[in-house]
Amino acid sequence: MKSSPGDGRRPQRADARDNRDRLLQAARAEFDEQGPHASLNKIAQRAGVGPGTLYRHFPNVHALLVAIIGGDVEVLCAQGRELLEHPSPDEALRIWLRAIARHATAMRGLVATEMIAQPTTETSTALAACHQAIHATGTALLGRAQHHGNAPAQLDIADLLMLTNAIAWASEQTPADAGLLDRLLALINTGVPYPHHHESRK
Amino acid sequence: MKSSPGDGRRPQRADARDNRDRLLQAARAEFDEQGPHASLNKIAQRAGVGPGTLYRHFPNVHALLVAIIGGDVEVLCAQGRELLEHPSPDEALRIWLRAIARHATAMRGLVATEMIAQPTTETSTALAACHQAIHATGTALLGRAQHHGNAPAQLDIADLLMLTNAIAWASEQTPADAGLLDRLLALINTGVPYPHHHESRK
DNA sequence: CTAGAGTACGGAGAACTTCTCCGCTTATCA
DNA sequence: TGATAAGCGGAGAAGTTCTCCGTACTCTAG
Repeated sequence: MKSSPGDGRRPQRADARDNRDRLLQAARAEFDEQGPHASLNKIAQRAGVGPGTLYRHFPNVHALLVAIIGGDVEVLCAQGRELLEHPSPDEALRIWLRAIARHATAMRGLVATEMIAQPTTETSTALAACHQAIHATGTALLGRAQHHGNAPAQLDIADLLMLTNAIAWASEQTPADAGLLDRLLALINTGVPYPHHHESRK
Repeated sequence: MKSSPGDGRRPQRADARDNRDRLLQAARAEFDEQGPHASLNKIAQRAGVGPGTLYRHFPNVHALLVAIIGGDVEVLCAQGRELLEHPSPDEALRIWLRAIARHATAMRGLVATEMIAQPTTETSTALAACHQAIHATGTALLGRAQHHGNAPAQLDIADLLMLTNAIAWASEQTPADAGLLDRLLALINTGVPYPHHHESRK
């Protein structure tokens, strides 16, 4: 199978590249305003191109979303690498997870679904790369927190990322409650005490 | 505004009641098979009625979902009341939250969105009732766990329910990983150790 | 600067979706 | 048994995603 033009590869012709950039910009704006149910037709219209052009550049919504979040993933991973120098490994992990959650929230759940979804399905290579990058960065941060911090050894980064995205999703569902994201993140940090705890609080 | 027939009120005529029941059954089956994107047309077809009939009984997808989950909420709350007699208040809370999560997962996220969403918007009274029932049962269970168990006093039941549903949502997104739901639930029970913990594990 | 090759455009439209309207049917009750 | 109102369901409006293909433009070679 030959590579399709929507796979993240940039086209050669200048007008095509312009259109692609304008589409991405329009899509970002439209998703921002309309939420996940933004119409692709409207995105094309906003970018000043026909629907056909949109679908040649991005074969489906999936490809469009992956293209949008690709850059963000880059930024998040860079931030994660910086956080490896943070004095507190635990705090570093916490900060990074919060950054991911905030980003996912800003993207209105699109990211949550796309970024963490298991790469076993026939997702694009671009998505797999995003997934891989986040996963690798998280592994590094978690590993440090496990060796030099208080993170439990059996903790799995995939689960942790999943949980973080779930929280981001939840906080999107209730945009009225601005503090929800941080409250839930704090909740998973402290945890709901397990019945098998040995100390009693009374 | 007079009460619409889709509000959960059962119609008087026998044929209408039959149709309503068959629609609910068909909807449940269709959502089970097709997931959240099931076509309402197909549901009507499956029930052997026209689309008009479906939309007279349930003005929109929302109403249909609320009708479907209404009965389940009843069951969950009954189970919650039984759990108030459970010897371990903490364990009781844990079991109930797991039941909610499993139910939400079975309903493929429909419930998650509908049941927990803030009732400030113009949701139907039936949905508000569901929300209220779950909330009340949760408050009772959490209260007991706070007074006689290890649950922290500042813990909010709304947050806890939200988190539980978020986890249910996440585990639907990755149906391939059957153990995910329980792993994530366990994760919020133990919690990711906070950097301000006083004891070190070394 | 020009011409040819081939890339990219964008509208028309196919195949779906949700949801509405309204003439006809049929259950109910006196 | 009729009168009456409640209920039915298909046609279709308005929206969506996505495809096809004739036209127009950009790029490169000469």
